[in-house]
Amino acid sequence: MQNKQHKFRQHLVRSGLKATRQRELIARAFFATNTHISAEALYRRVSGRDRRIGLVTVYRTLKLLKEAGLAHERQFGEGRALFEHASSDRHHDHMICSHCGKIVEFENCEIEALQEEVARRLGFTIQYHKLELYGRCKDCRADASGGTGRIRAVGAR
Amino acid sequence: MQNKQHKFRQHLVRSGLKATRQRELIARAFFATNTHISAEALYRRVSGRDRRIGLVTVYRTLKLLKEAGLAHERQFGEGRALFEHASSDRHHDHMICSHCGKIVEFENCEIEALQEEVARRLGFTIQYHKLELYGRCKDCRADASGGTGRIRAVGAR
DNA sequence: AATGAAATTGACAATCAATATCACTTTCAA
DNA sequence: TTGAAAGTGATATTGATTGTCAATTTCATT
Repeated sequence: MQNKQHKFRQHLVRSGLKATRQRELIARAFFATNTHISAEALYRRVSGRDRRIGLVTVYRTLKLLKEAGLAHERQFGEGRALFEHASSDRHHDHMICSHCGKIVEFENCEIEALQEEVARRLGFTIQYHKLELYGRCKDCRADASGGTGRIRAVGAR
Repeated sequence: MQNKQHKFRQHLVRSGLKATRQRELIARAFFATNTHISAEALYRRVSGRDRRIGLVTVYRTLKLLKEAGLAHERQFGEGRALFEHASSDRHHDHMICSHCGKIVEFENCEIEALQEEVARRLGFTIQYHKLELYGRCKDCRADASGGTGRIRAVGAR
């Protein structure tokens, strides 16, 4: 969206940074996604438009997008980070299909409230949290291909 | 505990693996811990007893302990994995002090129940989940050393 | 439009945790 | 005791990400 592109440029200006062709392109490609995407995958997309852009610049631009409050970095079970739009300003958690990798966002105030209560009992003040549910989505429950899928289990139950 | 050591040996036998001096030592050192420990840190401990043991063997033995159901691997905000005893058979989640790194385990059935509800609404079947609360513990709230501490934020709120 | 200081880029090296390789050593059933 | 199979440890390798640095680009100012 033009809106986000504009916000990004504003952030650059305010931070005394420069609006370059690469940043413009990478940001545009990122905003064009509607799912969680890895730096590598984003790189492949922009690479299609301009072969000269390097993966390193994609990493750097994603970092800038985070600083601008336009992207969130998520570490799910896998090795690499995934980036999502920070557009929906509300906090949300994630439900991830351990078979096909589908990611669904959700929010639940009751859970958040209970978290606060737990923290209070433990003498903590919550700064942020991470809630990820892993399981099978409707589609993947249908086909009984028992494999473990793309996302590895991480020792919870 | 002798009990766990025995269970580990049983797992080895049942899997057609061999009970070696190194495995014995590493497992003993692991069971002697009472907190979450990294492979590297465990290596340093056994290294104190027997300089000849390699880090690689520690990694391999921790993997065996996981397979034996005696250890859980956790990926918190940091880069490296931490391992904990799987003794308390019940599932639990973690509250982590973002300043001093202290880790407290807790369990909350209400949250679990709500998670199930959320998943059902989304058409998912939960296989496992990950809930981590990050914040300041009592002690670290006291001293106002505003730093971000050892554990990095991961873009949640 | 030209200038030039400061920022940016991209190729490559480096890091860091974890895993693979492989020659040598140890275990353990027979 | 023995020998096949498993295990070990030094080292190399991986894969994601970050650091380095010479060459290039931006952009406020001329």
